[in-house]
Amino acid sequence: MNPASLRLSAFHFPLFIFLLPSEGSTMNRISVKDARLAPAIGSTGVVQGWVRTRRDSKGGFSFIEVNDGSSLGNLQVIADANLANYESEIKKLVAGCSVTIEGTIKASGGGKQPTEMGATKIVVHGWADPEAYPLQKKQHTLEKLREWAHLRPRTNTFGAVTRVRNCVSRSIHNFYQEEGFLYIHTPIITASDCEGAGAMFRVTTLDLDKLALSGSKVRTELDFFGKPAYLTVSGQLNGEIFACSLGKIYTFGPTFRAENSNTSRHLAEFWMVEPEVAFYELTDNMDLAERFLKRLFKDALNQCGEDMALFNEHYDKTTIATLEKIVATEFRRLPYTEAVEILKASGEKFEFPVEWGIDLQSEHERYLTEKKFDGPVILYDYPRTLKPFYMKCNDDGKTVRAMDVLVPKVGEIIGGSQREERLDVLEARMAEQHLRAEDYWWYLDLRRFGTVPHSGFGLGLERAVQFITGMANIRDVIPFPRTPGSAEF
RNA sequence: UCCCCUGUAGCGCAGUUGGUAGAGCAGCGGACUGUUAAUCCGCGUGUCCCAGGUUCGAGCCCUGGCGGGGGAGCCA
Repeated sequence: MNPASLRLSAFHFPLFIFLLPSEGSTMNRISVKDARLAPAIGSTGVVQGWVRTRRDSKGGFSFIEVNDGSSLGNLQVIADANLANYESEIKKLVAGCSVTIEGTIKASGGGKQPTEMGATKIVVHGWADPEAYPLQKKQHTLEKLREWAHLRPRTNTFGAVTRVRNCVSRSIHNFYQEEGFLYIHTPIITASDCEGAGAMFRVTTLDLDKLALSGSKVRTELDFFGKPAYLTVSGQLNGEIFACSLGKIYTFGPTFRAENSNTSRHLAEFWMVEPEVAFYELTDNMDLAERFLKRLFKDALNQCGEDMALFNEHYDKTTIATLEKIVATEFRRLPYTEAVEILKASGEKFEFPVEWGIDLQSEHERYLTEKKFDGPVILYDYPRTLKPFYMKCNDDGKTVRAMDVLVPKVGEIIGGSQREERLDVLEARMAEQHLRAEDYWWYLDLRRFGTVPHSGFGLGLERAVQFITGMANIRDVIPFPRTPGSAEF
Protein backbone atom coordinates (compact mmCIF):
# COMPACT_ATOMS: atom_id res chain seq x y z
CA MET A 1 0.00 0.00 0.00
CA ASN A 2 1.38 3.35 -0.96
CA PRO A 3 0.89 6.39 1.23
CA ALA A 4 -1.83 7.75 -1.03
CA SER A 5 -4.04 4.72 -0.68
CA LEU A 6 -3.39 4.66 3.02
CA ARG A 7 -4.69 8.17 3.21
CA LEU A 8 -7.66 7.18 1.08
CA SER A 9 -8.55 4.26 3.28
CA ALA A 10 -8.10 6.33 6.38
CA PHE A 11 -10.57 8.73 4.89
CA HIS A 12 -13.13 6.12 3.94
CA PHE A 13 -12.98 3.46 6.57
CA PRO A 14 -13.90 5.42 9.68
CA LEU A 15 -17.37 6.04 8.28
CA PHE A 16 -17.75 2.33 7.82
CA ILE A 17 -16.30 1.46 11.19
CA PHE A 18 -18.85 3.64 12.94
CA LEU A 19 -21.58 1.52 11.43
CA LEU A 20 -20.01 -1.74 12.54
CA PRO A 21 -21.47 -3.19 15.69
CA SER A 22 -19.16 -2.80 18.63
CA GLU A 23 -19.70 -3.69 22.22
CA GLY A 24 -20.64 -0.12 23.00
CA SER A 25 -23.05 0.61 20.22
CA THR A 26 -25.02 -2.65 20.31
CA MET A 27 -26.27 -1.89 23.78
CA ASN A 28 -29.76 -0.48 23.85
CA ARG A 29 -29.25 2.30 26.36
CA ILE A 30 -32.38 3.07 28.33
CA SER A 31 -32.61 6.18 30.47
CA VAL A 32 -33.97 5.80 33.96
CA LYS A 33 -36.65 8.29 32.99
CA ASP A 34 -37.89 6.08 30.15
CA ALA A 35 -37.38 2.84 32.06
CA ARG A 36 -39.75 4.07 34.75
CA LEU A 37 -42.61 4.48 32.29
CA ALA A 38 -45.04 1.66 31.51
CA PRO A 39 -44.31 1.61 27.73
CA ALA A 40 -40.78 0.43 28.54
CA ILE A 41 -42.11 -2.85 29.91
CA GLY A 42 -40.73 -5.74 27.88
CA SER A 43 -37.74 -3.90 26.47
CA THR A 44 -34.25 -5.19 27.04
CA GLY A 45 -31.15 -3.06 27.32
CA VAL A 46 -28.78 -1.37 29.73
CA VAL A 47 -29.20 1.31 32.33
CA GLN A 48 -26.14 3.23 33.46
CA GLY A 49 -25.88 5.46 36.47
CA TRP A 50 -25.17 5.74 40.17
CA VAL A 51 -26.54 3.64 43.00
CA ARG A 52 -28.70 5.59 45.42
CA THR A 53 -29.48 2.76 47.83
CA ARG A 54 -29.46 -1.00 48.09
CA ARG A 55 -31.88 -3.11 50.07
CA ASP A 56 -31.23 -6.80 50.57
CA SER A 57 -34.47 -8.63 50.49
CA LYS A 58 -36.35 -11.82 51.07
CA GLY A 59 -35.54 -14.72 48.79
CA GLY A 60 -31.83 -13.90 48.74
CA PHE A 61 -31.78 -11.08 46.24
CA SER A 62 -31.33 -7.34 46.33
CA PHE A 63 -33.12 -4.19 45.31
CA ILE A 64 -30.83 -1.54 43.88
CA GLU A 65 -32.07 1.96 43.15
CA VAL A 66 -30.22 3.59 40.30
CA ASN A 67 -30.32 7.18 39.13
CA ASP A 68 -28.77 8.61 35.97
CA GLY A 69 -29.91 12.23 36.15
CA SER A 70 -32.67 11.85 33.56
CA SER A 71 -35.39 12.08 36.18
CA LEU A 72 -35.97 12.60 39.85
CA GLY A 73 -37.19 9.05 40.38
CA ASN A 74 -34.82 6.10 40.57
CA LEU A 75 -35.12 2.83 38.73
CA GLN A 76 -35.51 -0.18 40.99
CA VAL A 77 -33.29 -3.00 39.82
CA ILE A 78 -33.76 -6.58 40.99
CA ALA A 79 -30.44 -8.32 41.38
CA ASP A 80 -30.87 -12.03 41.88
CA ALA A 81 -28.44 -14.11 43.90
CA ASN A 82 -27.59 -16.22 40.87
CA LEU A 83 -25.75 -13.30 39.23
CA ALA A 84 -22.07 -14.16 38.98
CA ASN A 85 -20.84 -11.29 41.12
CA TYR A 86 -23.76 -11.25 43.57
CA GLU A 87 -21.81 -12.06 46.73
CA SER A 88 -18.50 -10.54 45.62
CA GLU A 89 -19.80 -7.19 44.41
CA ILE A 90 -23.54 -6.62 44.27
CA LYS A 91 -24.07 -7.13 47.99
CA LYS A 92 -21.38 -4.50 48.57
CA LEU A 93 -23.02 -1.80 46.45
CA VAL A 94 -23.68 1.38 48.36
CA ALA A 95 -24.79 4.92 47.61
CA GLY A 96 -22.48 6.54 45.08
CA CYS A 97 -21.26 3.43 43.23
CA SER A 98 -21.41 3.66 39.45
CA VAL A 99 -22.89 0.76 37.50
CA THR A 100 -23.96 -0.57 34.13
CA ILE A 101 -26.92 -2.91 34.42
CA GLU A 102 -28.17 -5.21 31.69
CA GLY A 103 -31.66 -6.55 31.92
CA THR A 104 -35.31 -6.42 30.99
CA ILE A 105 -37.91 -3.91 32.12
CA LYS A 106 -40.96 -5.50 33.64
CA ALA A 107 -43.98 -4.49 35.66
CA SER A 108 -42.99 -4.04 39.27
CA GLY A 109 -44.12 -6.52 41.86
CA GLY A 110 -43.84 -3.89 44.57
CA GLY A 111 -46.17 -1.03 45.26
CA LYS A 112 -44.52 2.29 44.68
CA GLN A 113 -43.25 2.10 41.12
CA PRO A 114 -44.84 0.92 37.87
CA THR A 115 -41.70 -0.72 36.50
CA GLU A 116 -38.45 -2.29 37.54
CA MET A 117 -35.52 -3.93 35.81
CA GLY A 118 -34.63 -7.56 36.24
CA ALA A 119 -30.84 -7.56 35.99
CA THR A 120 -29.04 -10.20 33.96
CA LYS A 121 -25.63 -8.59 34.43
CA ILE A 122 -24.24 -5.84 36.64
CA VAL A 123 -20.88 -4.20 36.01
CA VAL A 124 -19.46 -2.02 38.77
CA HIS A 125 -17.37 0.85 37.40
CA GLY A 126 -16.47 2.63 40.59
CA TRP A 127 -16.89 2.09 44.30
CA ALA A 128 -17.74 4.74 46.87
CA ASP A 129 -16.28 3.89 50.26
CA PRO A 130 -19.13 4.63 52.68
CA GLU A 131 -16.67 5.56 55.41
CA ALA A 132 -15.29 8.33 53.20
CA TYR A 133 -18.12 9.29 50.84
CA PRO A 134 -19.67 12.47 52.23
CA LEU A 135 -23.20 11.99 50.90
CA GLN A 136 -25.21 9.89 53.30
CA LYS A 137 -28.49 8.15 52.76
CA LYS A 138 -30.24 10.95 54.61
CA GLN A 139 -31.02 14.59 54.16
CA HIS A 140 -28.20 17.07 54.29
CA THR A 141 -28.57 20.78 54.83
CA LEU A 142 -28.24 23.01 51.78
CA GLU A 143 -25.38 24.81 53.53
CA LYS A 144 -23.40 21.60 53.94
CA LEU A 145 -24.15 20.62 50.35
CA ARG A 146 -22.63 23.92 49.18
CA GLU A 147 -19.34 22.76 50.64
CA TRP A 148 -19.66 19.67 48.46
CA ALA A 149 -20.61 21.39 45.22
CA HIS A 150 -18.86 18.60 43.28
CA LEU A 151 -21.18 16.01 44.81
CA ARG A 152 -24.44 17.86 45.31
CA PRO A 153 -25.67 17.20 41.75
CA ARG A 154 -26.05 13.61 42.95
CA THR A 155 -28.82 14.62 45.34
CA ASN A 156 -32.52 14.72 44.55
CA THR A 157 -32.76 18.45 45.14
CA PHE A 158 -29.87 19.43 42.90
CA GLY A 159 -30.89 17.03 40.20
CA ALA A 160 -34.28 18.73 40.24
CA VAL A 161 -32.75 22.22 40.29
CA THR A 162 -30.52 21.29 37.38
CA ARG A 163 -33.38 19.98 35.29
CA VAL A 164 -35.56 23.01 36.01
CA ARG A 165 -32.69 25.36 35.24
CA ASN A 166 -32.19 23.54 31.96
CA CYS A 167 -35.90 23.79 31.22
CA VAL A 168 -35.89 27.54 31.87
CA SER A 169 -32.85 28.00 29.63
CA ARG A 170 -34.53 26.05 26.85
CA SER A 171 -37.75 28.05 27.27
CA ILE A 172 -35.84 31.31 27.03
CA HIS A 173 -34.43 30.38 23.66
CA ASN A 174 -37.67 28.83 22.45
CA PHE A 175 -39.67 31.89 23.42
CA TYR A 176 -37.44 34.41 21.67
CA GLN A 177 -36.77 32.22 18.67
CA GLU A 178 -40.49 31.66 18.17
CA GLU A 179 -41.06 35.41 18.41
CA GLY A 180 -38.45 36.09 15.75
CA PHE A 181 -35.69 37.49 17.95
CA LEU A 182 -32.03 37.12 16.97
CA TYR A 183 -29.67 35.70 19.55
CA ILE A 184 -26.71 38.09 19.85
CA HIS A 185 -23.47 37.13 21.58
CA THR A 186 -22.37 40.31 23.30
CA PRO A 187 -18.81 40.53 24.65
CA ILE A 188 -17.81 39.30 28.08
CA ILE A 189 -14.81 41.61 28.18
CA THR A 190 -15.55 45.31 27.99
CA ALA A 191 -12.76 47.72 27.26
CA SER A 192 -14.84 50.84 27.67
CA ASP A 193 -14.53 52.04 31.24
CA CYS A 194 -18.03 53.40 31.34
CA GLU A 195 -20.71 50.77 31.68
CA GLY A 196 -22.41 52.80 34.34
CA ALA A 197 -24.17 50.48 36.75
CA GLY A 198 -22.33 48.33 39.21
CA ALA A 199 -18.76 47.72 40.36
CA MET A 200 -16.76 45.82 37.77
CA PHE A 201 -14.10 43.13 37.80
CA ARG A 202 -10.87 44.30 36.24
CA VAL A 203 -9.37 42.14 33.51
CA THR A 204 -5.62 42.41 33.12
CA THR A 205 -2.53 40.53 32.02
CA LEU A 206 -0.22 42.87 33.93
CA ASP A 207 1.95 41.20 36.56
CA LEU A 208 0.30 42.49 39.71
CA ASP A 209 2.94 41.04 42.04
CA LYS A 210 5.70 42.84 40.19
CA LEU A 211 3.60 45.97 40.04
CA ALA A 212 3.05 45.93 43.78
CA LEU A 213 6.78 45.64 44.42
CA SER A 214 7.74 48.31 41.90
CA GLY A 215 5.71 51.03 43.55
CA SER A 216 5.27 52.70 40.19
CA LYS A 217 1.99 53.77 38.65
CA VAL A 218 -0.03 51.38 36.51
CA ARG A 219 0.55 51.99 32.81
CA THR A 220 -2.67 50.71 31.31
CA GLU A 221 -1.36 51.40 27.82
CA LEU A 222 0.92 48.40 28.36
CA ASP A 223 -1.97 46.14 29.34
CA PHE A 224 -3.43 43.56 26.94
CA PHE A 225 -6.05 45.83 25.39
CA GLY A 226 -4.00 48.99 25.69
CA LYS A 227 -6.51 50.41 28.15
CA PRO A 228 -8.39 49.28 31.25
CA ALA A 229 -10.68 46.32 30.63
CA TYR A 230 -13.45 44.78 32.69
CA LEU A 231 -15.92 41.89 32.79
CA THR A 232 -19.33 42.89 31.51
CA VAL A 233 -22.07 43.97 33.89
CA SER A 234 -24.66 44.02 31.12
CA GLY A 235 -24.96 43.36 27.41
CA GLN A 236 -27.51 46.10 27.04
CA LEU A 237 -25.51 48.82 25.30
CA ASN A 238 -24.16 46.30 22.81
CA GLY A 239 -27.62 44.84 22.47
CA GLU A 240 -29.00 48.26 21.57
CA ILE A 241 -26.60 48.42 18.65
CA PHE A 242 -28.06 45.27 17.16
CA ALA A 243 -31.66 46.13 18.03
CA CYS A 244 -31.19 49.48 16.28
CA SER A 245 -30.02 47.63 13.20
CA LEU A 246 -31.89 44.33 13.12
CA GLY A 247 -35.01 44.97 15.17
CA LYS A 248 -35.58 42.25 17.75
CA ILE A 249 -32.64 40.73 19.56
CA TYR A 250 -31.77 39.09 22.84
CA THR A 251 -28.61 38.24 24.69
CA PHE A 252 -28.21 35.41 27.16
CA GLY A 253 -24.92 35.01 28.91
CA PRO A 254 -22.82 35.38 32.02
CA THR A 255 -22.75 38.71 33.80
CA PHE A 256 -20.36 39.89 36.49
CA ARG A 257 -20.87 42.27 39.36
CA ALA A 258 -18.08 43.02 41.80
CA GLU A 259 -20.45 44.41 44.40
CA ASN A 260 -19.78 43.22 47.92
CA SER A 261 -23.31 41.90 48.15
CA ASN A 262 -23.94 39.13 50.60
CA THR A 263 -27.57 38.12 50.33
CA SER A 264 -29.69 35.18 49.28
CA ARG A 265 -30.46 37.01 46.01
CA HIS A 266 -27.03 38.08 44.76
CA LEU A 267 -24.18 36.44 42.91
CA ALA A 268 -20.93 37.90 41.62
CA GLU A 269 -21.36 35.81 38.47
CA PHE A 270 -24.82 35.12 37.15
CA TRP A 271 -26.65 34.60 33.88
CA MET A 272 -28.82 37.27 32.39
CA VAL A 273 -31.27 37.41 29.50
CA GLU A 274 -31.59 40.79 27.86
CA PRO A 275 -34.07 41.35 25.04
CA GLU A 276 -33.87 44.66 23.21
CA VAL A 277 -36.45 45.69 20.63
CA ALA A 278 -36.59 48.54 18.15
CA PHE A 279 -39.89 50.43 17.93
CA TYR A 280 -41.01 49.07 21.30
CA GLU A 281 -42.34 51.57 23.78
CA LEU A 282 -42.56 50.92 27.49
CA THR A 283 -45.98 49.27 27.31
CA ASP A 284 -44.72 46.90 24.60
CA ASN A 285 -41.80 46.17 26.88
CA MET A 286 -44.12 45.34 29.77
CA ASP A 287 -46.22 43.13 27.52
CA LEU A 288 -43.10 41.28 26.42
CA ALA A 289 -41.84 40.83 29.97
CA GLU A 290 -45.19 39.49 31.14
CA ARG A 291 -45.59 37.11 28.21
CA PHE A 292 -42.01 35.95 28.68
CA LEU A 293 -42.25 35.21 32.39
CA LYS A 294 -45.56 33.41 31.96
CA ARG A 295 -44.00 31.22 29.29
CA LEU A 296 -41.11 30.27 31.58
CA PHE A 297 -43.47 29.41 34.43
CA LYS A 298 -45.84 27.48 32.20
CA ASP A 299 -43.04 25.40 30.68
CA ALA A 300 -41.59 24.58 34.09
CA LEU A 301 -45.00 23.42 35.32
CA ASN A 302 -45.68 21.36 32.20
CA GLN A 303 -42.25 19.92 31.59
CA CYS A 304 -40.86 19.43 35.10
CA GLY A 305 -43.86 18.07 36.97
CA GLU A 306 -41.97 15.55 39.09
CA ASP A 307 -39.24 18.01 40.01
CA MET A 308 -41.71 20.79 40.77
CA ALA A 309 -43.59 18.41 43.05
CA LEU A 310 -40.39 17.94 45.04
CA PHE A 311 -39.94 21.68 45.50
CA ASN A 312 -43.57 22.08 46.41
CA GLU A 313 -43.32 19.28 48.95
CA HIS A 314 -39.98 20.10 50.58
CA TYR A 315 -39.12 23.75 49.98
CA ASP A 316 -42.16 25.92 49.32
CA LYS A 317 -45.63 24.47 49.70
CA THR A 318 -47.10 27.29 47.64
CA THR A 319 -44.82 27.36 44.63
CA ILE A 320 -46.94 25.36 42.18
CA ALA A 321 -50.16 27.13 43.12
CA THR A 322 -48.40 30.49 42.91
CA LEU A 323 -47.04 29.81 39.44
CA GLU A 324 -50.37 28.49 38.21
CA LYS A 325 -52.11 31.58 39.48
CA ILE A 326 -49.57 33.93 37.94
CA VAL A 327 -49.84 32.24 34.57
CA ALA A 328 -53.60 32.78 34.66
CA THR A 329 -53.69 36.40 35.88
CA GLU A 330 -52.64 39.73 34.45
CA PHE A 331 -49.70 41.39 36.12
CA ARG A 332 -50.59 44.45 38.12
CA ARG A 333 -49.06 47.58 36.52
CA LEU A 334 -48.49 50.58 38.70
CA PRO A 335 -46.74 53.91 38.24
CA TYR A 336 -44.15 54.62 40.91
CA THR A 337 -46.13 57.65 42.03
CA GLU A 338 -49.23 55.58 42.70
CA ALA A 339 -47.16 52.94 44.48
CA VAL A 340 -45.85 55.62 46.82
CA GLU A 341 -49.40 56.75 47.53
CA ILE A 342 -50.51 53.18 48.24
CA LEU A 343 -47.59 52.64 50.59
CA LYS A 344 -48.23 55.89 52.41
CA ALA A 345 -51.91 55.03 52.80
CA SER A 346 -51.21 51.43 53.82
CA GLY A 347 -50.98 52.04 57.54
CA GLU A 348 -47.97 49.70 57.66
CA LYS A 349 -45.12 50.58 59.97
CA PHE A 350 -42.13 50.60 57.64
CA GLU A 351 -38.61 50.90 58.96
CA PHE A 352 -37.91 53.37 56.18
CA PRO A 353 -40.65 55.95 55.65
CA VAL A 354 -41.94 56.34 52.14
CA GLU A 355 -41.64 59.64 50.32
CA TRP A 356 -41.87 60.46 46.63
CA GLY A 357 -38.36 60.43 45.21
CA ILE A 358 -36.87 57.72 47.42
CA ASP A 359 -35.82 54.33 46.16
CA LEU A 360 -38.32 51.72 47.30
CA GLN A 361 -36.88 49.45 49.98
CA SER A 362 -37.25 45.67 50.12
CA GLU A 363 -39.94 46.01 52.77
CA HIS A 364 -41.96 48.28 50.46
CA GLU A 365 -41.64 45.94 47.51
CA ARG A 366 -42.62 43.00 49.67
CA TYR A 367 -45.69 44.81 50.91
CA LEU A 368 -46.82 45.44 47.34
CA THR A 369 -46.15 41.96 45.98
CA GLU A 370 -46.96 39.87 49.04
CA LYS A 371 -49.65 41.77 50.90
CA LYS A 372 -51.33 44.31 48.66
CA PHE A 373 -51.47 42.50 45.32
CA ASP A 374 -50.32 38.96 46.17
CA GLY A 375 -48.55 38.48 42.86
CA PRO A 376 -46.20 40.12 40.36
CA VAL A 377 -46.28 43.89 40.11
CA ILE A 378 -44.76 45.98 37.36
CA LEU A 379 -43.72 49.36 38.69
CA TYR A 380 -42.93 52.03 36.10
CA ASP A 381 -42.22 55.73 35.59
CA TYR A 382 -39.62 56.12 38.34
CA PRO A 383 -38.10 59.43 39.43
CA ARG A 384 -35.35 60.34 36.98
CA THR A 385 -32.87 60.97 39.76
CA LEU A 386 -32.99 57.29 40.71
CA LYS A 387 -32.30 55.85 37.29
CA PRO A 388 -29.44 55.71 34.77
CA PHE A 389 -28.86 58.14 31.93
CA TYR A 390 -30.11 55.94 29.11
CA MET A 391 -33.72 55.75 30.25
CA LYS A 392 -36.24 57.82 28.31
CA CYS A 393 -37.40 60.99 30.00
CA ASN A 394 -41.10 61.59 30.40
CA ASP A 395 -42.63 64.94 29.50
CA ASP A 396 -43.36 65.67 33.16
CA GLY A 397 -39.67 66.38 33.59
CA LYS A 398 -39.59 64.32 36.76
CA THR A 399 -39.80 60.67 35.75
CA VAL A 400 -38.25 58.23 33.31
CA ARG A 401 -39.75 55.30 31.46
CA ALA A 402 -38.26 52.65 33.72
CA MET A 403 -39.96 49.46 34.75
CA ASP A 404 -39.22 46.83 37.38
CA VAL A 405 -41.06 43.54 37.59
CA LEU A 406 -41.34 42.58 41.25
CA VAL A 407 -42.36 39.15 42.48
CA PRO A 408 -43.09 37.88 45.99
CA LYS A 409 -40.04 36.82 48.06
CA VAL A 410 -37.43 37.26 45.34
CA GLY A 411 -38.17 40.93 44.71
CA GLU A 412 -36.90 42.48 41.50
CA ILE A 413 -36.76 39.77 38.88
CA ILE A 414 -36.70 42.05 35.84
CA GLY A 415 -35.39 45.58 35.41
CA GLY A 416 -35.79 47.48 32.18
CA SER A 417 -36.82 50.65 30.42
CA GLN A 418 -37.62 52.45 27.23
CA ARG A 419 -34.34 53.97 26.07
CA GLU A 420 -33.83 57.64 25.38
CA GLU A 421 -33.69 57.93 21.58
CA ARG A 422 -33.45 61.74 21.36
CA LEU A 423 -29.84 62.79 20.95
CA ASP A 424 -30.14 66.16 22.68
CA VAL A 425 -32.02 64.80 25.68
CA LEU A 426 -29.57 61.92 26.04
CA GLU A 427 -26.59 64.26 25.93
CA ALA A 428 -28.19 66.47 28.53
CA ARG A 429 -28.82 63.47 30.79
CA MET A 430 -25.23 62.36 30.43
CA ALA A 431 -23.98 65.78 31.37
CA GLU A 432 -26.33 65.72 34.36
CA GLN A 433 -24.71 62.50 35.55
CA HIS A 434 -21.18 63.68 34.74
CA LEU A 435 -20.55 61.19 31.97
CA ARG A 436 -18.18 62.06 29.14
CA ALA A 437 -19.90 62.05 25.75
CA GLU A 438 -16.70 60.95 23.98
CA ASP A 439 -16.70 57.69 25.91
CA TYR A 440 -20.11 56.92 24.43
CA TRP A 441 -19.56 58.19 20.90
CA TRP A 442 -20.81 54.98 19.33
CA TYR A 443 -23.83 54.85 21.60
CA LEU A 444 -24.70 58.43 20.65
CA ASP A 445 -24.23 57.58 16.97
CA LEU A 446 -27.26 55.30 17.25
CA ARG A 447 -29.26 58.46 17.99
CA ARG A 448 -27.48 60.48 15.30
CA PHE A 449 -28.26 58.08 12.49
CA GLY A 450 -31.69 56.59 12.05
CA THR A 451 -32.69 56.72 15.71
CA VAL A 452 -35.77 54.78 16.79
CA PRO A 453 -37.74 54.37 19.98
CA HIS A 454 -36.62 51.14 21.58
CA SER A 455 -36.90 49.24 24.82
CA GLY A 456 -35.49 46.27 26.64
CA PHE A 457 -34.98 44.62 29.98
CA GLY A 458 -32.82 42.17 31.88
CA LEU A 459 -33.96 38.99 33.58
CA GLY A 460 -31.69 37.28 36.07
CA LEU A 461 -31.77 33.58 35.22
CA GLU A 462 -31.02 32.51 38.78
CA ARG A 463 -33.72 34.71 40.18
CA ALA A 464 -36.18 33.17 37.77
CA VAL A 465 -35.11 29.66 38.78
CA GLN A 466 -35.21 30.70 42.41
CA PHE A 467 -38.74 31.98 42.07
CA ILE A 468 -39.95 28.95 40.14
CA THR A 469 -38.42 26.36 42.47
CA GLY A 470 -39.04 28.25 45.68
CA MET A 471 -35.41 27.70 46.71
CA ALA A 472 -34.63 30.29 49.36
CA ASN A 473 -30.97 30.91 48.50
CA ILE A 474 -29.71 31.83 45.03
CA ARG A 475 -26.51 29.87 45.72
CA ASP A 476 -28.54 26.70 45.46
CA VAL A 477 -29.83 27.30 41.93
CA ILE A 478 -26.47 27.78 40.18
CA PRO A 479 -24.00 24.90 39.80
CA PHE A 480 -21.00 26.74 41.22
CA PRO A 481 -21.86 29.98 43.01
CA ARG A 482 -19.42 32.86 43.02
CA THR A 483 -19.90 35.25 45.92
CA PRO A 484 -17.63 37.63 47.84
CA GLY A 485 -14.88 35.58 49.42
CA SER A 486 -15.97 32.37 47.74
CA ALA A 487 -14.92 30.90 44.40
CA GLU A 488 -14.46 27.24 45.34
CA PHE A 489 -14.72 24.61 42.60
C1' U B 1 -19.86 47.09 53.87
C1' C B 2 -23.31 47.34 58.31
C1' C B 3 -26.59 44.73 62.11
C1' C B 4 -27.96 40.02 64.39
C1' C B 5 -27.25 34.66 65.02
C1' U B 6 -23.88 30.59 64.73
C1' G B 7 -19.27 27.10 64.69
C1' U B 8 -18.82 20.30 69.45
C1' A B 9 -18.06 12.85 66.02
C1' G B 10 -18.92 11.65 58.76
C1' C B 11 -24.09 14.46 59.33
C1' G B 12 -27.89 17.06 62.34
C1' C B 13 -27.41 18.34 67.46
C1' A B 14 -27.16 18.26 73.34
C1' G B 15 -23.55 19.70 76.79
C1' U B 16 -26.13 22.42 83.76
C1' U B 17 -23.24 27.57 88.29
C1' G B 18 -16.22 26.83 84.50
C1' G B 19 -14.07 20.44 86.73
C1' U B 20 -10.81 17.67 79.55
C1' A B 21 -17.66 15.37 76.16
C1' G B 22 -22.75 12.06 74.55
C1' A B 23 -27.44 10.46 72.64
C1' G B 24 -29.58 10.15 67.45
C1' C B 25 -28.65 9.27 62.21
C1' A B 26 -24.87 7.48 58.84
C1' G B 27 -20.88 3.73 59.18
C1' C B 28 -19.04 -1.17 60.80
C1' G B 29 -20.36 -6.48 62.66
C1' G B 30 -24.47 -9.85 63.10
C1' A B 31 -29.74 -11.42 62.47
C1' C B 32 -33.82 -11.20 59.05
C1' U B 33 -34.77 -12.04 53.83
C1' G B 34 -40.59 -8.53 47.66
C1' U B 35 -37.97 -4.43 49.97
C1' U B 36 -39.46 1.29 49.45
C1' A B 37 -34.59 6.49 53.60
C1' A B 38 -36.38 -1.88 55.04
C1' U B 39 -36.41 -3.78 60.15
C1' C B 40 -34.01 -5.83 64.78
C1' C B 41 -29.45 -6.61 68.03
C1' G B 42 -24.38 -5.09 69.03
C1' C B 43 -19.89 -1.53 68.38
C1' G B 44 -17.23 3.08 68.30
C1' U B 45 -16.35 7.68 66.50
C1' G B 46 -13.46 14.00 68.70
C1' U B 47 -7.35 19.51 66.76
C1' C B 48 -14.92 21.08 70.96
C1' C B 49 -13.08 26.60 64.05
C1' C B 50 -8.12 29.26 64.97
C1' A B 51 -4.86 32.51 68.05
C1' G B 52 -4.30 34.92 72.46
C1' G B 53 -6.22 36.09 77.55
C1' U B 54 -8.68 35.26 82.57
C1' U B 55 -8.48 30.95 85.93
C1' C B 56 -5.65 25.87 90.02
C1' G B 57 -8.76 24.34 85.84
C1' A B 58 -12.08 26.71 79.64
C1' G B 59 -16.39 23.24 74.90
C1' C B 60 -18.43 27.00 78.41
C1' C B 61 -16.03 33.51 80.31
C1' C B 62 -13.08 37.80 77.60
C1' U B 63 -10.37 39.87 73.04
C1' G B 64 -9.05 39.30 68.00
C1' G B 65 -9.35 36.50 63.52
C1' C B 66 -11.63 32.92 60.08
C1' G B 67 -15.93 30.08 58.23
C1' G B 68 -21.41 29.57 57.84
C1' G B 69 -26.51 31.57 58.16
C1' G B 70 -30.37 35.55 58.39
C1' G B 71 -31.48 40.72 57.58
C1' A B 72 -30.04 45.69 55.26
C1' G B 73 -27.73 48.35 51.20
C1' C B 74 -26.31 47.69 45.86
C1' C B 75 -28.97 45.20 41.97
C1' A B 76 -30.83 40.86 38.09
